Amino acid sequence: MNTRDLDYFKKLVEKKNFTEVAEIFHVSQPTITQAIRRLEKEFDTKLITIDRVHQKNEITRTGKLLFEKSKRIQKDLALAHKEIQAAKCQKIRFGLPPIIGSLYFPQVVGKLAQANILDKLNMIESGSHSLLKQLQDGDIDIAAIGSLLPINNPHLMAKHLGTRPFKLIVSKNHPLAKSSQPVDFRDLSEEKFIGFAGQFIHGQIMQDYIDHTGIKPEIIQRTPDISWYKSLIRANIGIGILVGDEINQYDHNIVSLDIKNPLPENFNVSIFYRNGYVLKDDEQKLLEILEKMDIEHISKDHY
Amino acid sequence: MNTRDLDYFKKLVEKKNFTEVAEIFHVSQPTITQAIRRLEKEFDTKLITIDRVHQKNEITRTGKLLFEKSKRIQKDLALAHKEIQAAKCQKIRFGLPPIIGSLYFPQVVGKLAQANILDKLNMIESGSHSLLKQLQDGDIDIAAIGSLLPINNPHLMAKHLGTRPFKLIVSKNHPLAKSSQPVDFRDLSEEKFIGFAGQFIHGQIMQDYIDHTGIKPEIIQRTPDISWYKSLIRANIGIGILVGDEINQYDHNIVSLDIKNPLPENFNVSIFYRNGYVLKDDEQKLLEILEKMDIEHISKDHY
DNA sequence: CAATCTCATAAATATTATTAATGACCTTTT
DNA sequence: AAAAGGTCATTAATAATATTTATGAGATTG
Repeated sequence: MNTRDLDYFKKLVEKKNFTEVAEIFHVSQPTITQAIRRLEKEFDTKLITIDRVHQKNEITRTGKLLFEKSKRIQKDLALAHKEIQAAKCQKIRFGLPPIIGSLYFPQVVGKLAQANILDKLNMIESGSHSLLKQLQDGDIDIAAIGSLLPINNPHLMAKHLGTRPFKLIVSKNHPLAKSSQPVDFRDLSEEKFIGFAGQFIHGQIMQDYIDHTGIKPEIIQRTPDISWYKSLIRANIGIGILVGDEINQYDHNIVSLDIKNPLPENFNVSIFYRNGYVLKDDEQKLLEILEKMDIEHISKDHY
Repeated sequence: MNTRDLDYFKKLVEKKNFTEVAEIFHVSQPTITQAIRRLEKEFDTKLITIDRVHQKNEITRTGKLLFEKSKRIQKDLALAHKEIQAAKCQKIRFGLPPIIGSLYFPQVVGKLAQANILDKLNMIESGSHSLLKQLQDGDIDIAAIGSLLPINNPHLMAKHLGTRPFKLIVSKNHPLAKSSQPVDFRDLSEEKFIGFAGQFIHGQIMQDYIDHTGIKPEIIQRTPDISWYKSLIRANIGIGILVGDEINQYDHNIVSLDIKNPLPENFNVSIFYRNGYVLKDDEQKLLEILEKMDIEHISKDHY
């Protein structure tokens, strides 16, 4: 079977007009008629009913079924082209969210340089959400991803690197800063919070705590940047929630506190690549180094 | 592009021998050579390296990439054929695990009969695990599934019907039967348990409790059938874990007890069909009836 | 070194896709 | 009611593509 017929058919489903489809593909109209006839013979079914009376052709149910498969086949072929095209380039198309890049990658930069991989990285810095899409579209080949829940997607291979807790972040001058006890989120209903703008995972976790506890503290400000976020906390404009590792010994005037009733959600750090993707040697090396990365016991030396 | 070329290529990857592939497809050997040449031109890459010296042809990395995509395209085409073939039949290919069928379906049988759907059901009774596979292979089109964790699979559409807790099941003569308090699994290390044989979900939940608590009670017997299971419990041979609904007022001499430290896992009842599958009218009706099914408040009348 | 296996090449042939020309069917316009 | 115009089917001719036949080259084996 020729995939061109599927292309014709797919467009026909969208346009429902043989003449128009023929023009789009710069072929004569009978070409489309014949292509459909071939498919109808191949699958032994009527795919489209021609209705001259109401001048409205209808796709049959089996036509719709084939349409869905055509879309998937087109996607796979496009992906094959993208992957094979990218194979000609030595670079590793690697997606890295800024948070993970700044928190956990410093400890492996040396090793990457040593293995001659650093200069082969074609880094795409973007949010985890966007990276997952780019990964599935074949625009990148490997990505580090931060997610609240483990991602279980049969299209993607996952290597879980580690899990980090979220912590409550307050200014040194905030009353809670004195406490050494874990804080119960339900006691924070009167607090003012700093929120995250954009697709940050931190925005989601705040919402989840609200959904989970029913407590809805006021969010007085939203920022798209972690260092601005910290500044607002430091100035005691409000308190916030961050991956604990964001706060280190050099973050003066900020205190991080454990949260007592944690969600089943944590900050999960994983490496993904497409299922069925064949890793380049360098990509294999990169993965081996990243897998050794210790997310859960990061050394303070790196700050 | 002709999918036949992909068929030839896929077989060539598996056999690594042009002559053999030609024989398998009953074509002449140059046919294979030309097909590969066409693909190499289409994707502008070398797919296989011919090594006469070590008499061992090697698939290139791009060849492996195309191989993976070929597999997926073949699967999609096969699925299209299966779905379109099944469309000619009026029956609904529906998978139902015995547990869900006996516990929750009695309440909708009347409605199904009323809607003339009951006699259109081509029921496949099997375990949830097997049903999920049959669903993905296109051997059935809709399935009710019981799972410990919500299933999140982009290939499948899911309608969550409800969640039921697991309970501890003991004989009336067992000391715990007197207790009205929820039981802590960690207090059961000295108890003898009845286990499940086969792919039952109940076998998994037992293992999960063991993994979760570190407590490893003795499993003295395994049965593949729920009524045998109940008999063993009733005879006080051991105690067990079941979906609470399995025990009703007519189950004399058996007591079900809440479990204190529940896992995040429960018995989730959902309806699945393939993403991209186009429901028949009857299938749509079936889904509407099933969606109204109240899993979480089943009436005792049905026993 | 002949026999054999494997794959490539090229020309001939077979198959398949596309086009051009035309007609049927229906709606809209005059 | 007839003409004009749009849409799709049909058919024969043509173009494009796939396959085969025949042959040769490179390597191994006995």
